[in-house]
Amino acid sequence: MRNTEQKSLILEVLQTHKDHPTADQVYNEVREKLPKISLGTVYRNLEKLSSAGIIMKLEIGGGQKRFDPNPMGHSHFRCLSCSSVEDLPHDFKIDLPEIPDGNRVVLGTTLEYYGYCEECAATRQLH
Amino acid sequence: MRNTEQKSLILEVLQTHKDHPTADQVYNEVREKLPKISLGTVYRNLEKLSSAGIIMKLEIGGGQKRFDPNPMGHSHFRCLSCSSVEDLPHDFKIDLPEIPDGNRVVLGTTLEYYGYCEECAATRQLH
DNA sequence: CTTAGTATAGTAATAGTTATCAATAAGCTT
DNA sequence: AAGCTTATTGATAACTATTACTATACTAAG
Repeated sequence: MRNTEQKSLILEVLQTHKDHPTADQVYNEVREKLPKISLGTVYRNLEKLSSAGIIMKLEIGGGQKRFDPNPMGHSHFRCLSCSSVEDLPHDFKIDLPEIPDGNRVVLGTTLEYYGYCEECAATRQLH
Repeated sequence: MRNTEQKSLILEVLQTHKDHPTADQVYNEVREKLPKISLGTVYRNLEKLSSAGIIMKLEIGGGQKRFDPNPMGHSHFRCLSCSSVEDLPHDFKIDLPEIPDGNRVVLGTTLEYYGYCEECAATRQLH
């Protein structure tokens, strides 16, 4: 994997995020510094970075894929109203049960909470 | 919600499934009995049935949405190779931790296991 | 410097899903 | 059972997110 200005900037932009932007959000931010970059380049590099284990691709509910600067396993909260995705503090331990049937190969798990985020929950109260 | 031949057949087809077909799989099966049905009708009815809580829409990793005849909460196993999605037997209890921050409204959780299904795991052994 | 291999921008193509709309069918109400 | 109202349908267009293609530009090694 060759290092290019585009790739470094994409990674840098993603790593300033506490949340989990979509490819086009990253694209728009990167364009501020590199206006000629193409959306395809953003997709390609996000893909490469995630298959190299540097970032994490979230194939989570809702339309678009999202990208997480932190590749370590942790769970997410997805807002059904504004579609934002937040990390959940994972100081607590989850003991996931073993799957009974031993012939599958289990590589990992995804735990997702969904509902309304703090902001949207507050807005809904007003109605 | 008005009852139509199309809707009943879509539900019936889905309920004969142990797995979790995509909209176009349902479409193809329904077409055997109702050749003039349109794909839009299938999407529309799957959407209605799921927002009525009769079935469940799975917005799970991988390209397409899948539909589950069983709306009760249970977890899924997704095969990274053949993309199939199976129910996991849920006789075991999972105690999911409470989310610390009380200002979110948590409506539910999704727990997904991924890896290689029995069949694909066996094939991979051969290589 | 040449060359071979990558990466890029720009654009076209694809896949999955949703929206539009005139025609039809359901399900009251009498 | 006939008429009325409104939801639903099939057909198709539109849309969104993502991937593929292609000619050009860059990089590192010999």
